Amino acid sequence: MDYKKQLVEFFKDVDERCILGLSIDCVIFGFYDNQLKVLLLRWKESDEWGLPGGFIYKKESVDVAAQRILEERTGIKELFLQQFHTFGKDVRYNRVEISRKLNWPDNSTRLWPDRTVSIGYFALVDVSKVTPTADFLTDEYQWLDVEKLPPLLFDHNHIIEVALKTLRVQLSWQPVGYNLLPEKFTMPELQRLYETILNRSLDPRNFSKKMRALGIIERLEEQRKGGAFKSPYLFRFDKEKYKKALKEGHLAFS
Amino acid sequence: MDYKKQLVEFFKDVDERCILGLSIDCVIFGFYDNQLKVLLLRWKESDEWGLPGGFIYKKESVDVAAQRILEERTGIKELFLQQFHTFGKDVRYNRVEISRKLNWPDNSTRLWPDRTVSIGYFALVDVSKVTPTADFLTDEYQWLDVEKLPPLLFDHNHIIEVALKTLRVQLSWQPVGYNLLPEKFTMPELQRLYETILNRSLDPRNFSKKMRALGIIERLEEQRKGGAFKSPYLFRFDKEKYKKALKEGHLAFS
DNA sequence: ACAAAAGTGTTCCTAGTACACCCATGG
DNA sequence: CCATGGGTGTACTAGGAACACTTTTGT
Repeated sequence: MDYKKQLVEFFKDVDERCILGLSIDCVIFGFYDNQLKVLLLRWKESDEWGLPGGFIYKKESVDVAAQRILEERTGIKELFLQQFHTFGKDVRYNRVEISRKLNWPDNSTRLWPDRTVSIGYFALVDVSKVTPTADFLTDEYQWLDVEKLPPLLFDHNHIIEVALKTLRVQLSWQPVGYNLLPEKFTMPELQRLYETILNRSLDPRNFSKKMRALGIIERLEEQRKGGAFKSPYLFRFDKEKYKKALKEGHLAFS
Repeated sequence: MDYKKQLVEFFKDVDERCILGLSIDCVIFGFYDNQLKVLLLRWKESDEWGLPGGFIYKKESVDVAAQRILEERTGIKELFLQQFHTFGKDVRYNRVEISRKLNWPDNSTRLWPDRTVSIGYFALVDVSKVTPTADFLTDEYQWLDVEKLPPLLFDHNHIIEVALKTLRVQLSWQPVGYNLLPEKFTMPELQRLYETILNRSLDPRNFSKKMRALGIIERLEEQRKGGAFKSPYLFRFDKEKYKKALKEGHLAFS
């Protein structure tokens, strides 16, 4: 099979051009259908899913590598991207088991390094602006609800958990949403986003009051039509004020 | 010179036993003289100072390696130790410059890898319980005031800055102090610690009120004698409640 | 007319902040 | 007796939390 022959070449190439034993895993969050989603990739010729990831070129900074990987996977450049933890357990995967799960040839086990330390980044993206692309090792992508994930490859379930926890903490003192929502959105949509991340419901009056008091969004004259109910107003983030709030902090959903 | 000959052996040994291109740097904070201090090591036969650090054995988890390094340097086991960031710029040091600064032989340049990614951990320790020990590469240690650091080796000034920033954020929603102060301490001492970390002064009435309201310290009957002034009461952390507060969060010095 | 979701204001209470004087001790 | 730092209470204010009804729209 072509793919399986290419695997050896692929890893040989990685070994030559990249830092050994160190990788990057990206937890790419998106939001739609009132659900927080994660971008996952299905590995070729298998039913196994995992996070987008990659390796660091020998002369490339880790942050740049993460950006590159993200751009390769999503096609967008300007995004919220943040390192959140480095995963360094001595046993993060079992080479034999992984090769079996991926239906790789028996002799492929040696392609995996003994162990890999992985630097975790998380990104917040607007799903509608993203055109996900699988990589050499994978051939299908999917946005999966963060609350209903199947068992993933490696320790990726754990990595997503830590990313989510970081996001929750972050939300309590920084605004979130600029990168997750389309340019124009309604207050209920924003509230749904916060509720999803915080995993609890919020009072719509208090939420609206607080958000508008922060001064980082502006209400437009437009309204969204379409449902058998009152048309909601559209809002837009004020990019400058949003950025300022990002730096300064202070929200506190306690 | 013995040391310089041993260097080659030392690095050969490291190369064999440890992961290549990946290291750990530890920012060990202590508190005395009303100042926040960092433990620094002077490299042998040079006047250059740097953070304690080390490498990760091939079959060792990164967290365990950090603990090991810290224990080797400070002699204590039970301490607050937390990964805070991974430093992965493509150029974190110049091999030639470092070799020159350390007065290493010219041919020693090749001992350094092209680049190293370093995982940063910070620790909070009670200076009085610590017996710092230099390592093979260094021969003197010193606690230096975090506000008055000389230029350090590599990007260690930057690493300390990031650690300090993390500590400040942490302080705003978690208690700090259990690991930095001796078992018994006075309220003004605790206040001084907070003031030092936050880098601003706090009102003693409000501080005392808030700290005692948190329920994580208990006042002892003892008082500390010694100055030409009213004897301050001694306090002690309630370990269980402290741990609980650590997990749950909520302080907010805004 | 009805179902579905949007929009909005007031009261209460907690917690942060500002602020100043007296007290104990050692020299 | 004086210099030094320790200890303490109150009043104000801002912001979070709880809470319910009316409006708009499509079917």
